[in-house]
Amino acid sequence: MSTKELILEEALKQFSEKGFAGTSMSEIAKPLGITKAALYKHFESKQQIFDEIIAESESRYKEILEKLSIHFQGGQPDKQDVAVYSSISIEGLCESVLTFVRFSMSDEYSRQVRRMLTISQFQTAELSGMFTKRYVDTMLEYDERLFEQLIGSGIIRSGDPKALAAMFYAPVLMYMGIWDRQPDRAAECEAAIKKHIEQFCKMTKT
Amino acid sequence: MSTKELILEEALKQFSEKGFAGTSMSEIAKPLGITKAALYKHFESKQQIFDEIIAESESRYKEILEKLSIHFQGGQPDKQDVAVYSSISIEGLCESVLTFVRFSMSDEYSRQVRRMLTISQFQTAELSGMFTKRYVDTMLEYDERLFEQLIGSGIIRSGDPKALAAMFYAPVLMYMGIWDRQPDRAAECEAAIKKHIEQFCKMTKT
DNA sequence: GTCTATAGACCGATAGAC
DNA sequence: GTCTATCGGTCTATAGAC
Repeated sequence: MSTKELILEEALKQFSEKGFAGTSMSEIAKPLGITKAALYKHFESKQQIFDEIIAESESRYKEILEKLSIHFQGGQPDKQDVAVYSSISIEGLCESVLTFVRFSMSDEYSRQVRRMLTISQFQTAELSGMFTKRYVDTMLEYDERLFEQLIGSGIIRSGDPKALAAMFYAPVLMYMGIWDRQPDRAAECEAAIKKHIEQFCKMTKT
Repeated sequence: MSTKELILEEALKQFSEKGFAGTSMSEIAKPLGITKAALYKHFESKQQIFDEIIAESESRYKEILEKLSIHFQGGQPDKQDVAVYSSISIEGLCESVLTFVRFSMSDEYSRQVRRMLTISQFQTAELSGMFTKRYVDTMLEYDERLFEQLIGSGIIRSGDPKALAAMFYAPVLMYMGIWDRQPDRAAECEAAIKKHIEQFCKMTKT
């Protein structure tokens, strides 16, 4: 691993804990066994380190969505996704979302980026938009289109797909927030998410 | 208004925008037309200013809950609240929650405290717990007990009250998050919250 | 590409005059 | 209770030796 990558890794760790303003160049350099002067051979400024972390997180975020099989085709969910969603049992659906949640919560990189964006979300309009897009809009749009098709197929009761998507996803997001702030409540949050999904299926299935 | 109160007001404004580490004593003093030295006649340290803001927000938060008629009696919602909930129409329930949302989003003090806590939520375990309690647990518990009684009265279909509470409240919280980050989407968020409540009523009413 | 050293600004906090 | 002045320290960033 190159020094530059090590710097980005350490900076992300500290930015996610103390924020941009609360982290100094010396503090980033120290655990790497170098002095802050050396950082400037790799980056022009502290801001540039932050910007590169953000830029890299954008591409890695898309990779992760790929791996978790959340694909988009021209803004529409894959036909495959609908098939998966409609054919699986309540337990299977529960497990599928829980897989996404468990990954998001256990993967150290995802956790750090999420924390960093959370405490930086009001810093610039760009970061505000990025936060909303990544943790809200993308998921909502995906679920909305999925519910649209499920309603069309008669697999779930009719209703407003957008409202259904919010009702399905927002509680997951809320419990992930508790989980992030209070890791000692992880088990409770995981159980609550599971209960939520079960209840949701019960209320929407035909 | 005393100088001390003016300091707390200005500090809250800046902490909510730039965070604790990103705000300096000089910057707090400047808009008040005094120097940072004068701040130390009213507060021992920057940390103490932050702590007093947090402490005051705790009591003002409880006052606000009172004013919005969200009362608790030994952990149980007032009988009055159940009566109100059960007697009002979908439009009335929608309006009741929207009143809470509109106040939370338009009241400058509430907005600033919410932003400050959002970007400070990982700073200490105490702040983590406070954030969860204030913006999640309190509301969830209130709604849960309300749904318990509504199910008992046969006013809404049976289901897990806790899951119902999450399904009802979490989308509101999620849209308030978008609203905070991107005020230009205020109208969209307000409409989405309204739609959500309508859809929720449709799905749960007997 | 690392170091030491330092510039120059700003930080939190204090002393003492008024 | 405000000011000016200042302390001791840290900050970002740079210069120059190796």
